[in-house]
Amino acid sequence: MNNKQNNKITRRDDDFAKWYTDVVMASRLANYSNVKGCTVIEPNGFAIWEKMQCILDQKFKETGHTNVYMPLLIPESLLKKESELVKGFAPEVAWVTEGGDKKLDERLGIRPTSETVFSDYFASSISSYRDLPKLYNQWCSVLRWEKETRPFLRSREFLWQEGHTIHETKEEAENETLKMLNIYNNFFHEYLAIPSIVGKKTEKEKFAGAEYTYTVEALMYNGVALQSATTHYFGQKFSKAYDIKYANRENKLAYPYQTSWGISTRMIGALIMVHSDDYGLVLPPKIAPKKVVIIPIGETLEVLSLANDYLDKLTKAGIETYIDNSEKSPGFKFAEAEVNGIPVRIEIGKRDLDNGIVTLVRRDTREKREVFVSTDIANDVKILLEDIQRDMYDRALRRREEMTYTCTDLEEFKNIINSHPGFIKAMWCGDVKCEEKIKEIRGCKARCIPFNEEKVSDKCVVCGKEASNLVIWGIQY
RNA sequence: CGGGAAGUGGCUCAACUUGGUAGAGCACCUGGUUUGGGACCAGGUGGUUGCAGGUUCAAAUCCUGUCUUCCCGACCA
Repeated sequence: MNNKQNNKITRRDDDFAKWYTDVVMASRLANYSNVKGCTVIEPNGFAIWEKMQCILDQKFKETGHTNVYMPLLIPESLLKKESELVKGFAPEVAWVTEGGDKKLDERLGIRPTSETVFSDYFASSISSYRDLPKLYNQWCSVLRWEKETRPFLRSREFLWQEGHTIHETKEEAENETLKMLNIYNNFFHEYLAIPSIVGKKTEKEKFAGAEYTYTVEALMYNGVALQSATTHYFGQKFSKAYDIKYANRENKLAYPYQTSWGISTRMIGALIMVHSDDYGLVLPPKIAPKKVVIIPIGETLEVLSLANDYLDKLTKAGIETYIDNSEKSPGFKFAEAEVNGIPVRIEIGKRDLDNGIVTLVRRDTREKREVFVSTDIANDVKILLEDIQRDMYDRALRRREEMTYTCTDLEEFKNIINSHPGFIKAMWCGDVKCEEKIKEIRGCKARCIPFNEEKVSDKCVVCGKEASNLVIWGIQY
């Protein structure tokens, strides 16, 4: 095999962290800026984000949500009204203290999340049960002063979507958190081809200020877990802290119930760490901005006219396709299409053409297949894209299953985490002390209490007392 | 935020130890020949060495500070 191909990218099995950044750089998804933790998201990276936005935005709208935009700056007094949120985010808030050369009377926090601004807005805009529910979402960036940063996985500024809803009843709000969780989970499965586990966060791991948090957890290629999407039920915590009151159906003043939910550009990191390989990015077809590249080889009239014919047919079939007719050599174009994760490549050359065939190459397995020139190309490609999408999910699922262990003994738990990490299913008594004990093992944390709970033992894996829940544990990003 | 490593054209590195006008390969541009796994020939553009101070006749090189990146911890989507 030609090893020139691997010059730019560290092998995944040699150094996973290095491989990850190499893939980000080689496929030109993002680049560093002069400010720590603030990256330039390049066209290739942003196109993926736009694709995600497009799909999710439609799903949010189908479920009755509308987009709004809240201010970036939050006055300190407003930000500090809800004590748990303050405690959770205080170390991560960046402050604006001057405007021009004038020192501000009150400093302004740059939003790390927008519960406070939404709540303040709700307080002034809701007065009757007739005003409820409000189902809002905003696409924006937030800023959190992280100490250790990595492109997409942990940046200081990152793009996300935050949904904020407010309801008359507890039930309605609780249903909302489940509904959005399902949308996320489905998005992972259907589009990102990433198998996910849904469940509830433990008290220790829940969002600061939430009554409870649901989460979508995914496992990366190296066995490290990634919290990928969360939905939070706030109950009346924020409505009380921000004094959001409305006249209910009995004409009495009441506090409404709130939720929030979000997903971020971290998903791009997940796509890399679940699917990509030593040749670069591998994108599930449904999320790939460009699905097919046509590479003409030896650009004769015949070759070019077939390339254009295919481009036309594929485009008409709604499959995003482009022709690479740059002056690079074919080998260069193959490698570039691979590093960029284009799911399907069509090679059209005069040698094959003389035999009446063209070559189809799928990115995920790099398998080549010859088809007749006269084929129904749009149909062939459509089927191939579906195969790739399904196979990518199946492979990721198999890999996750291989890296998911069941454990009833703490020593065994330690051995697994230290030698070949992954998800560990183990029983837990519900005591934070046991959770903290687990954390001593390479920072391993409770990922979630899964919805489809099993019972692998009666006893807590740490203390041996009666267990209350099955917990999925893992090392996290 | 602690411990370690590193910053020199877009990229990978040399020159630093022993201060004396910044070099190479790749990439890029021009022309030509090519085209089935990162093509070849010829010519050319591009940096004053992360940034700020200091020492010196003279600093990429020595000193101080600072910023950024990477690795290991603590903290977090």
